[in-house]
Amino acid sequence: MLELAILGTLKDQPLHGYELKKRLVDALGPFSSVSFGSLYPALARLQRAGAVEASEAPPPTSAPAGGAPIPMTGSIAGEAAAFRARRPRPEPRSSRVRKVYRITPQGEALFDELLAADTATADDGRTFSLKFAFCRYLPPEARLGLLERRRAQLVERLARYRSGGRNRSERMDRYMRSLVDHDTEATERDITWLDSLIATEKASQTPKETT
Amino acid sequence: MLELAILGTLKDQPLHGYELKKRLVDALGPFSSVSFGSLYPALARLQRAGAVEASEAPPPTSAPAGGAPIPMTGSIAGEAAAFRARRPRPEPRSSRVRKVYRITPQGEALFDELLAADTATADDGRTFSLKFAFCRYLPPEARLGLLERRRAQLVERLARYRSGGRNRSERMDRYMRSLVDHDTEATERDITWLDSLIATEKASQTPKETT
DNA sequence: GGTTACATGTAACTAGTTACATGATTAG
DNA sequence: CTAATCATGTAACTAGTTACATGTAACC
Repeated sequence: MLELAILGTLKDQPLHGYELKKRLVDALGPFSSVSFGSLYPALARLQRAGAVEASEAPPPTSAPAGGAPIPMTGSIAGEAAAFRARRPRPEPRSSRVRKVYRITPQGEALFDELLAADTATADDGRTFSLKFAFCRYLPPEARLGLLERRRAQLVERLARYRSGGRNRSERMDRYMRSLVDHDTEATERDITWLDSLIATEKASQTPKETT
Repeated sequence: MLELAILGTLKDQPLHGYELKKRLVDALGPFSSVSFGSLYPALARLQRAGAVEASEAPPPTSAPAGGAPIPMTGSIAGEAAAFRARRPRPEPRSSRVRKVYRITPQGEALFDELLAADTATADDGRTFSLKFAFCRYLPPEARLGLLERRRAQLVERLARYRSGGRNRSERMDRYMRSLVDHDTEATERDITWLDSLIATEKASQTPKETT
């Protein structure tokens, strides 16, 4: 799933590893964690697979033409920016050997494949969240499918809670019971949320009949 | 964490692997999945470590004295039970080579250690849920600590959402925004839930002053 | 001149999964 | 007699983690 997150982020713009990690952490942080130890090997794998290409980026000695394709190692926001802005800032943090990764057409294809893949098993919600975060890239009917599969999963989970509950609730103490109740409520709200998303999708997919 | 789940379940009663898996799935299913491929190696590890001891259980030819310490391979509930109850059921499914695992004093110690361990890192909520499910075995102050650490984690997460949000929300589409909003609400409700649990704990820990 | 942030990577480990292999017992 | 369920296990794989190694550039 890390591959999906990387490719999805690189679709927006080329980035070098360090910056990419920061993006992943603050955009998808709650849903999927990353560390350098997994990010760099993943980038190397993707490169070997031809899904991304790397260019050694020498310091942008000339002004980076065309809307800053290479971000200037972040942290140019908030108070820190104001502080540093007092000096004219000699160069945009002229960088070092950074390898800037760019997604290739094969990478785009891989991304589509990963996003559309029906990961039936071991879906702990993080997978869904990650896919949903990128679902603007899905064709509408696939998007709807993603939402409905997730909904079905959650409904099945609720059903199992309730059917298996009889002999189980005897050996549950109040802590476990509280946990299960809380989790059940959360799942119900997830389903409600999905329902509203599904309704919105359907409405925007069929704006035909207005009579 | 699988070790914790196993030991916690064996504290109640000795079980053989197959039955143990069923218990884990239907008691803690939503929080931590298990498969035989991880369960049996885990049991072997625990046995080597002296945390559990296994006894080859020959079929209980005599009636199992003392309230059925070995469950009769489950599935004696619901419609199936009614169906089978038509015949007197010759023997309680006289079993085969099943290895019945029993927790040892060292296993109890290991359980306490795992349960009390401050797993600061990579806490995806499942770890907390698992510990909370067994927190009846914790001394009251440790229980409170567990709840408060979890609460602090969630509060920090919310804070990060809100502080990092400024430059992020620009590159978020409506799907991501919906996801983040939904997740934020869920986190807020988790905190509220924890607050009520914490209040209950504190109340039951200090039933001193009633004036 | 020392601390902090940037930047890339490797090695060993953690914690699980699926697929496979094997075989007994029992229900129909 | 054959299919399902019970029961235990191994092997190969997945997907990450932390700790380590290395070095540059900028801040103050």
